Amino acid sequence: MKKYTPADIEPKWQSVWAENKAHQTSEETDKPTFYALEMFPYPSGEGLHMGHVRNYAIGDVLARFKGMNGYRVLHPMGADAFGLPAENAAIQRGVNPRAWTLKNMERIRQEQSRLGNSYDWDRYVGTCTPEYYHFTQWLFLLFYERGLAYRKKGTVNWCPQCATVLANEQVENGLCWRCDSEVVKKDLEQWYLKITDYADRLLEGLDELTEWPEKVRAMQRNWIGKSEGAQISFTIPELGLTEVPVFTTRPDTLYGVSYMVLAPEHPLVPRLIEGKPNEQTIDQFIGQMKKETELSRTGSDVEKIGYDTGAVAVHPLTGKEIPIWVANYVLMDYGTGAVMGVPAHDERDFLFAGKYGLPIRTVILPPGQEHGKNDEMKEAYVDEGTLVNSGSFDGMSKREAISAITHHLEEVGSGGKTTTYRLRDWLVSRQRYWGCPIPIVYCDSCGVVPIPKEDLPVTLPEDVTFDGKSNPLTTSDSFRYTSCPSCGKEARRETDTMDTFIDSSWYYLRYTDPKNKELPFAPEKANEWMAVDDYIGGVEHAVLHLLYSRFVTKVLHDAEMIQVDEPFKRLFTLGMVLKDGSKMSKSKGNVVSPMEIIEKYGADTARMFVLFAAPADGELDWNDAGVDGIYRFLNRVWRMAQQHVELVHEKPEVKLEDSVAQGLNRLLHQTVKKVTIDAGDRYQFNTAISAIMELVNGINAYPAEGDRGVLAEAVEKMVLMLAPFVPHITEELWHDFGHESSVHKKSWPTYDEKALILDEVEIVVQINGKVRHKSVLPATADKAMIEETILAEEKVKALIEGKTIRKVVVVPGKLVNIVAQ
RNA sequence: GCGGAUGUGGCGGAAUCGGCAGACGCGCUAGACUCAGGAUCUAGUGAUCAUUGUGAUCGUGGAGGUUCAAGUCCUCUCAUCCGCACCA
Repeated sequence: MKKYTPADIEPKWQSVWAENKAHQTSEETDKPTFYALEMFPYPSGEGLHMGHVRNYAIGDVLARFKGMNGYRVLHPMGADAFGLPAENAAIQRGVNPRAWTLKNMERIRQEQSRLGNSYDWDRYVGTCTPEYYHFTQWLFLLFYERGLAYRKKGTVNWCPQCATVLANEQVENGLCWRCDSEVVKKDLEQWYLKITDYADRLLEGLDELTEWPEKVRAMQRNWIGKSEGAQISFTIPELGLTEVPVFTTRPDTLYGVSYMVLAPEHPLVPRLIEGKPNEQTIDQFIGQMKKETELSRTGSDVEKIGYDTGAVAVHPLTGKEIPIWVANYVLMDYGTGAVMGVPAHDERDFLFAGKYGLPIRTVILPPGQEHGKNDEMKEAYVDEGTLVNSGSFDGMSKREAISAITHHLEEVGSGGKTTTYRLRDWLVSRQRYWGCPIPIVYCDSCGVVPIPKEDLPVTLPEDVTFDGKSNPLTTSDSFRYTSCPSCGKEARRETDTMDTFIDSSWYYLRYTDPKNKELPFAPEKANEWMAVDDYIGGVEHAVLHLLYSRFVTKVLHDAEMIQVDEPFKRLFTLGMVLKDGSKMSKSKGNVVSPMEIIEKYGADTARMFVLFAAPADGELDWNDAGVDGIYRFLNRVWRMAQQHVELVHEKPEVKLEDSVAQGLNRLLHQTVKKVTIDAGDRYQFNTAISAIMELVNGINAYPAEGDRGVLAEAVEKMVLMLAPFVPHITEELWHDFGHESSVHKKSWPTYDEKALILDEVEIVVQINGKVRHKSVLPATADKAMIEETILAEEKVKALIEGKTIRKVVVVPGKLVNIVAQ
């Protein structure tokens, strides 16, 4: 018998598929489309890791499964190829970032092919190629034209290690998302994309994304951070200001205000403290706050520090004066950078007032309480209650007062309803070389001038110096100095490049029309495929890539480039691959190399193991013994199939005359049903595989003298069902069965509900809810018949001897429960 | 603190509608074949007790509840993981 040698058959079929262009996207436009997409990788120098293998295995099963089920499948792959590591390699080892990246891209591509993934390589997209970034620039200009790209000077996040600014989404707990360095504040003029214009639509759109994990939707909602409240204007008479707004979600507590707090960076602070006793101290404090890292400034356990400016503000409704403070716990970039301090009804204000001896005024009493007891307050009261000490609003509930006071403020011109978002505009400038150049020049006469679209792409120059200190693009005179597209005079090029998240925010659209030289994609091509039916990747992009992509899609929708306004119909986030309970990492020395596993067992084993060992959305702890188990299973499949090659070839007639044959036939149909549902709809690859294992066990247990027809059919269909999971071994076996064409072009087997029906079923007999007996009855037996038959059985009679039957519950086809005492 | 999830044998995990808990795999035990076994095949494998066979009791983090019947539904509670967190 032929031996199972994955090391031979896998490369063999991979080259056959490559030669035949087996995975090329079909042009059969009469079929429904299915767009299966896995997040494309960053081509690091390390090659693929197990997380990639798992990600691609899931995508490949779905793509192949849909293909066998009559869909026209788009299953592309590419590389997210701009980014810092290439440039760091240039700085550290003097290599060319382009060459370094292209080499890695090629390596990753080979490894992806070696996994047997069914990508349409003709649609391969690398974001670092001029053919691609041409249109990243085009996109930037589209944003610019639509007023969605702008320059602004402001305090930004700076990563000293990466020597570049970062968007808010890219700072995690005060640390750089890429290198974990502490992020510091800098004042710089930078390019932003106006994602805040889309805050509401990005939020509302989440409700429609019912096929996204709730977790990701919650994270995005949280990130957008919509907060409805009121803006309330206080006056500062000494500055002659009538409108100094604070933002609050609790306008109902307005009468409880006992002070006002400004953020240290608030523009009014210098004017307020001028000539005041605290001027120097506060000035120092502001300087200190600016130096603080994100982490030490915003952690919730950071102590509240504040200073009295000595200035006062006037309450818009009572006309009373309250002191104005400056404190670290108020952030300039949220709301208005100013808050009203209501210690009685806000936890932070309560702590702050306690520390500095500021008055606490109760204006809301808990239900059932008659009088305020300030002295005894141990914490702020933030819940529902009745207003007191609030003028004409006394007696109202919290809810009533919120709208009444807001309304009143509007009437007197001191504020009104406002919505605030936590989401900030997307800072997209990066002071680095290996990214997409921002297509803008600065002209002394014309100012900021976009490069005309017909002059794109602005290509990255080669005459640059990588010193690790400054942006290499500033060292290229050929790049930097240019002429103004508008007036022709000398002009300077923008030397910042774009955040690589822009590159990845539209690549899924490029796949639909990857060779287009005029446009990022032709609308009709994108409309043919979009939205992505299944998008598969890690949860770490929940508020980065996935939010940016949604934003970009909405803008392109508004620009009438595309019909859909959500890019990913269904999102699947896979779990991490662990080893010995922790994340694989070089420092822990617990990395399992995919290529070593493939060398030892083959890609089919690797794929099947990652799919079988755990549910796809949960963590997967790598287990060498489990891999052996899968390898043994595939060997078992191989031997069993080889044993029946002749039989399958002969295709004997299926007779189903005896119960054993009927049993195998039923098992076969059951398996087809389960695998179809589990793999096709439920992302339950582990249970789909275990169902196939049961079928294999069933076939192996089938008696040699049994009906040959059903056996042949079962063996053949088993191979078909395994095909999406283990494409190589099944292709080999399929050809051994005598077929000329690929198993992957074959239709997915169907099942017949009628074949699932049993003639006789085992009925469980419970007495008082406990299983006491089992009895085989005709499947068609009705309630009355079942009850009668069961109660007449000797065994049952013995069991209820001496007891009174109170009740008999009959579930046809399943069980009888006799309640007796 | 807020949000999302999870908790089932020695282990990974099944159980889609409330209806035999533990499918499938790993591991383990015994046996067969074998020069050999980390190959293959056969049988067994939740715990406790009993046993010639049949069996009995307990058992899905914990405590209650609903129900003829609960891993599944309800109330409370504990633990773990992930995300966010001075957001006014």
